[in-house]
Amino acid sequence: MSSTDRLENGRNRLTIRQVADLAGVSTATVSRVINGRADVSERAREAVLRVVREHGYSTNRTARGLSAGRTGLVGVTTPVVHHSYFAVILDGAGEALYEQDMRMVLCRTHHEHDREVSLLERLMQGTTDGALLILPEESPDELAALHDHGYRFVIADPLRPLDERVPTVSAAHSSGASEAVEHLLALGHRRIAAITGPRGWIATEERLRGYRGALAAAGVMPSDELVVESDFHAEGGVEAALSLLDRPDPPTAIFAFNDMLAIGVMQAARLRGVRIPEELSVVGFDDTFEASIVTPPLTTVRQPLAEMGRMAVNLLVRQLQNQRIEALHVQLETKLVVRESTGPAAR
Amino acid sequence: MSSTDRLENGRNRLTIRQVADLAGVSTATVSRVINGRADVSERAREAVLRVVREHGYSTNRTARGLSAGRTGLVGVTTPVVHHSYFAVILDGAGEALYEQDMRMVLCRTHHEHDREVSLLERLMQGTTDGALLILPEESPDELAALHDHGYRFVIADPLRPLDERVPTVSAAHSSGASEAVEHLLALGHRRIAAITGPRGWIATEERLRGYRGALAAAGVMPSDELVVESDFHAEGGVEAALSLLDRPDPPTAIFAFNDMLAIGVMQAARLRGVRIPEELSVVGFDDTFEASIVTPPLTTVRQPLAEMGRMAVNLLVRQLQNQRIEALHVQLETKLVVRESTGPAAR
DNA sequence: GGAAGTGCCTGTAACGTTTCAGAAAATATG
DNA sequence: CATATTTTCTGAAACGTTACAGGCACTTCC
Repeated sequence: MSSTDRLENGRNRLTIRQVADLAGVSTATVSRVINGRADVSERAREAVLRVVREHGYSTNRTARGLSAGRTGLVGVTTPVVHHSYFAVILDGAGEALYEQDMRMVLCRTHHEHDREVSLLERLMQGTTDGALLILPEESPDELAALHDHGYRFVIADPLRPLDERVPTVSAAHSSGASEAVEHLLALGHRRIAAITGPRGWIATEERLRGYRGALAAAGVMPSDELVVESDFHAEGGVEAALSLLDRPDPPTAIFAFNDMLAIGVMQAARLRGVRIPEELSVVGFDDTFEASIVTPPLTTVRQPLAEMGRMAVNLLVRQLQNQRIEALHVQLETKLVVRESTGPAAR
Repeated sequence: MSSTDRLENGRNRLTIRQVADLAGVSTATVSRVINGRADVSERAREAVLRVVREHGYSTNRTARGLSAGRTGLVGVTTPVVHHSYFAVILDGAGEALYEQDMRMVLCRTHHEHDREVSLLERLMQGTTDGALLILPEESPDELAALHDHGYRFVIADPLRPLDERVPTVSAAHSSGASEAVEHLLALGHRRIAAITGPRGWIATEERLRGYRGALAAAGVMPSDELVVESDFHAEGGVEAALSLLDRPDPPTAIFAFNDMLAIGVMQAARLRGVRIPEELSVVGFDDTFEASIVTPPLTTVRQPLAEMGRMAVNLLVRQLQNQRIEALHVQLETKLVVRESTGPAAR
């Protein structure tokens, strides 16, 4: 049954032993040739390569995984795939992994913490050499424990402040937020509201810091009434924006802490008949694809998401190769992209 | 070096042999307990489970892969991740795989044929049990060869007509297109243009068939001048729409063969100052997330993309279990979603 | 001429499972 | 009670690699 099975599975390729026999050398020699090791005579190498050329052979990565302890697989966890924010990071990570001849084992966590933990368990089951965790919801303690346990991983876009020793890649939240607010200030806005993500998240707190800093630097007193906490989703954005627009003294500009919220703001404005940008300026954060196709196109802070994925893989690979990593915490620059959702403050 | 390495890699978990020793049984028995086999006495099972509970154990999937010939990994290739069309399929597939306790090895092909072929090569290297190919660009011959070679795979959204024996999951292109056109006809439109994808693709040809059929059924003579070939991208949509709008006798409605094209059409209309839906009705295809956030929200034909991913996994899993599959070619229903980009024909 | 050093190669023991053939124990049958 | 049957379990052989320890044939050195 088993051998039939294997045949049926199409695993009827040459094994290293068969190659060795055909080439008249030992399996060890074949292995060294295949892996490009130096200590092989030209004659032996040629014999092996000829057999490989003629019969075709590629090493069984599962077997290599068992024997050598590295599988060439990297686990990647992400809350969801279907969201351009994550999809772009995945794309970047995929590209970088491909260049390293590594493969990505993708796991959606679906924001379920239990699932995330058990996924990590599973990733560690010898299947993967390491992992890239995108916006993981594990507690800092859990992540630190994983690190201490010896598992190699890198965090892209950490949710909360983490143990120093865990490598992370994130964006320059604070300076991006400052830039956004400075842009609005330059347009003459003074009542600038903010719709944030959940409090406690790094992204929220850091962007808030940038927002407040920029206001303060311009001599504008930041008012807590203009800061509304939300959840990074469009519906949340609608709700938060309505509460702001319905105030007796509505803001003239809203800085939404991500593009989804900003899109919600635009929908809310439409509901209230408020024109963008004439009566209300809107700025988002992320610069996902959606920002470019809404009407009017959204002014937003660009995060280099694909680069974030690539950089995270980079850090991970170096870690796997036991290279000393000097920069454990990489912060990537953000940049304001001005489109048409912002305009001069009209009083 | 090697053993140190392994330790450093955090692979210092119990092996099946250690569990066996602790439980006072043989490794074979532990294996049977772990895999829920029936022929184990209650006493032995309990002993094993107790050790597992107390010390923690999870099987090394790499070793299992080698020994049992199945790795629990399924390869998934997709042109790009960062596109909601593909991302949603991936999400669905991921969900279904998770339920089967299988993992997804994700490979972006980036529309590069060579890359695709070499990826498949690699996937077959014993790493995966089978594969799910999303919109693969291999030739029908290559795919048939792969099938004959014994590799198990399922195609989601085939690009071209394939060998009968290759299992596929696709959407009801033709009936969805008919429904879209009937909707426009009912609104009084007669000059209904189509912006298609590349000729030869199943999606294009089938939707075209539905488009022409619906027109003919309504006694409207389909005119080839109103059919413009494009490429499923927004820029292509802009260009195609401009060529239609700039005609002396522009259409009153445009049926774009996917949402990206439709978004391009909307951008083109804005460029020409044509109001949607008052002066021009636009229908898309896919119902990706973008369709719901553009202004006005896009009327479009919904493809059950997540379901497509789930169904494809379903077919694959059954194939892997050597089950006889009665329906090798599944077609999923599509459904028109009416939003605000379509309105009565104004003459 | 013997010792020491290279360069190339082989044999073989891992790696951690699954599974097969068959032994041992328990149960049923005549 | 002996024999057959079933149930439960074990030992050991795979699975396809990698890598270690060591061997053989040379060269080089004193």
